[in-house]
Amino acid sequence: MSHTLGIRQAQKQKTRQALLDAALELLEEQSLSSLGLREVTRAVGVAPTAFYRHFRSTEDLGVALVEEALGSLHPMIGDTVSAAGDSAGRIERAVDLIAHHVESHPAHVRFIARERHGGVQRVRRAIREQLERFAEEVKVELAKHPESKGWSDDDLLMLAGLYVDQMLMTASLCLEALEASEEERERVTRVATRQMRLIAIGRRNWLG
Amino acid sequence: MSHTLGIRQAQKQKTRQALLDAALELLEEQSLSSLGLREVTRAVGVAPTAFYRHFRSTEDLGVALVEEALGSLHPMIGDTVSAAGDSAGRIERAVDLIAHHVESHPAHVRFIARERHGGVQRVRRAIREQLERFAEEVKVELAKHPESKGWSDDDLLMLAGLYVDQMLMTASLCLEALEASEEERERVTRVATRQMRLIAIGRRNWLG
DNA sequence: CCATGCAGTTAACAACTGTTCTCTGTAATT
DNA sequence: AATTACAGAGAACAGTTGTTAACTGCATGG
Repeated sequence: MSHTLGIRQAQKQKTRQALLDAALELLEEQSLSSLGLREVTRAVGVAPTAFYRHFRSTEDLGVALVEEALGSLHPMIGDTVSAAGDSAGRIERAVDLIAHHVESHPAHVRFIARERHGGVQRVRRAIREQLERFAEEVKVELAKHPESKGWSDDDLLMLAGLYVDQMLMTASLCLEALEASEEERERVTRVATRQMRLIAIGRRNWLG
Repeated sequence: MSHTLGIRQAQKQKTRQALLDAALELLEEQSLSSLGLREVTRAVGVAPTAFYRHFRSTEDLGVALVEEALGSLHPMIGDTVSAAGDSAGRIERAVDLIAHHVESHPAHVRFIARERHGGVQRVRRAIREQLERFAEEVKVELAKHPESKGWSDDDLLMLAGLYVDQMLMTASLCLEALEASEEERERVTRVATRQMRLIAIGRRNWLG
């Protein structure tokens, strides 16, 4: 299958990735709806018209960024849930996993948090669809736990959605606290930990 | 005190409000960081330079919009919490209150949800500060409930934050479902209701 | 080895942006 | 009644934007 991808298409994907990277960086201080095509090409060091060889518009660029950003988030969510069984230690580990992911992929987290409710409809929908798929996966993972005995499929999906939202919320708070003091960052993670613990307690006592 | 506000300043506040209203409407399909000053004045039917008589920049306009939008949200949150004691009926009432508020002030809800993580730092901070004040008020309200016996101040604030976030989350989901089918909207409110119920159960079993 | 395809360039366009300066009419003050 | 303050208009500015067209050079497939 993977025929070594001729030198031609390799270069194309290289500049395409450069455009994505530059856009992601520019989006740290603005939102997608104000991101200009020329702005991106200028940052890469390529002619404005070259943009069209890769994307029809910045909107399309945004949709592509959703794939990339949530692609990096995907394994994190899986790990988090399989780690977040119930006991105190597991939840702490899960929150640490989130905090660590924020440190290694801050731009991705920022992009998703920002554009989830952002001004570009197609991007909003792309994020929503991906998050729904995530919730579905989380549901499947949750179903394996012994605490899920007797739960309806609907309730499991409800809980999964709550977890996904809470993860993003926590990630966004960690992001804002990234450049704050050490104690502030620890305060954020401690609050997030207790919130997830409270949800876990609600889960344990849901039935009956 | 309230001396009937001369005809001069009355007109000024009138066009100021017109600018705010026009901006809020334009922001339904974009984010603040792409909102142009000329765009707003054009929508109002006033010269571009008139904008400077009221705001230094669109960023300032955004900060003013935070006051307005969260001003309308404020009583809603108070009602919701005092309604959301614990029992099933109360929670249903609270979610209905949120849904109703979204129907009557959709642009306000959209603005807050969008710019909370948006591309303009000052606006983000303004929203965060206001939401922290809300959480503080919710904490005070929660402390009055009998279920809060034995809770630490810190834990109450943690719970209050969880409630505030969940309210905004629910409001945003209601907003996206506003133009969807009747059954879709009911599905959203039913999921939100059960999520809040699960949190309430977690609250009841937090200690011990 | 030559012809084709195509990533990226250059130049130009009309439209738009934020900002400054100057001016006008009129409500408020004296 | 005369003067001042000031909300808004008008025109002009230098920059920027997205998009089109015609181009160049080079990797690729016959």
